[in-house]
Amino acid sequence: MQKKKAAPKRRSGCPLNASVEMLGDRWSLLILRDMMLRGYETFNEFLHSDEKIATNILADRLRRLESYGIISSEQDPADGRKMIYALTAKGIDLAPVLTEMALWAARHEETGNQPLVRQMRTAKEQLLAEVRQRWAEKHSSLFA
Amino acid sequence: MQKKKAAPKRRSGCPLNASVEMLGDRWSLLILRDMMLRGYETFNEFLHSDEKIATNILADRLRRLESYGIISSEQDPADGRKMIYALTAKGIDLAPVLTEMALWAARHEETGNQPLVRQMRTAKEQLLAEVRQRWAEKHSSLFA
DNA sequence: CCATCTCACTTGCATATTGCAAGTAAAAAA
DNA sequence: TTTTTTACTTGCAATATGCAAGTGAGATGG
Repeated sequence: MQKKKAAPKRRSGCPLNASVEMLGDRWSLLILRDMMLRGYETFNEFLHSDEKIATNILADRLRRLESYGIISSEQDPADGRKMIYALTAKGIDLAPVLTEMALWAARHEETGNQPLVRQMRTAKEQLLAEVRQRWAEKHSSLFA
Repeated sequence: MQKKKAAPKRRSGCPLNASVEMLGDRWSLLILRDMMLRGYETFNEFLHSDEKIATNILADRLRRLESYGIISSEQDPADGRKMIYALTAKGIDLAPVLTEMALWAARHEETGNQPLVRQMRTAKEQLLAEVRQRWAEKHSSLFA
């Protein structure tokens, strides 16, 4: 049985607080969205998302997410410059969180009415199953 | 038909981004947790939660959450000093988000193993129904 | 090879946000 | 009428964010 790497003390033992301490900032969940829904896996791909994250913040968030075990990173064997970032099992388990957050905003705010939102609304569980399936296939064929 | 009060431009049209811009910080979701699950409704109650929020941050977050229409505030008719904060319909709709976030952390981190987590795990939908029910009853009898 | 380009960052610096301690005004309680 | 409670505000130091400009290792083109 393996041990956690000495979590640097939380503000409380509440599980919601743990989530907030790991994900409660303006960028982390967007990076995870890009990985989960768009299949992004490199620094440059994240960098060119709509929200325009700065390079130093992106580097910091990738480091943090990896330190939490939410994503992993490895060098691209085909191109030594590239790092390939991927969701871990812990990361893919955030799919329901992202879905509920997106659905909430879509319901209460005027946001882009993407096909994805419609799919979330009408077939949430099926979408989640697909996301998990794609991940299980190691992002092989279904990402464009 | 009423109009939104001119949202000061988002970074993108993505609904997840909208959620992150409203809730992506280290305190907002904890305040909502206190309202939703613990029935807290005054400044002092939020102030004395486990995570120890500072007074200026709390005042700011309550203002922000109200500006987003997630909570409402009114003076206590029985005590003119007190403000009573309450979830709006938009706020109570965040229940699934909080639930999924708490469940995720409970699954992957060592957190307090509260009875609440067990209830979330075994009967998520039923718990959500209860939360909504309590809210519909305007926090009348079921909060201690 | 060798210059050029790409990629994943880092660095420096201005600005914004957070956190802490102390203070305040209005209302209630003693 | 004095004290206490409540919901804040203010001042300031520490931290985080955002922007622009590097940098160095590795790929690419000639």
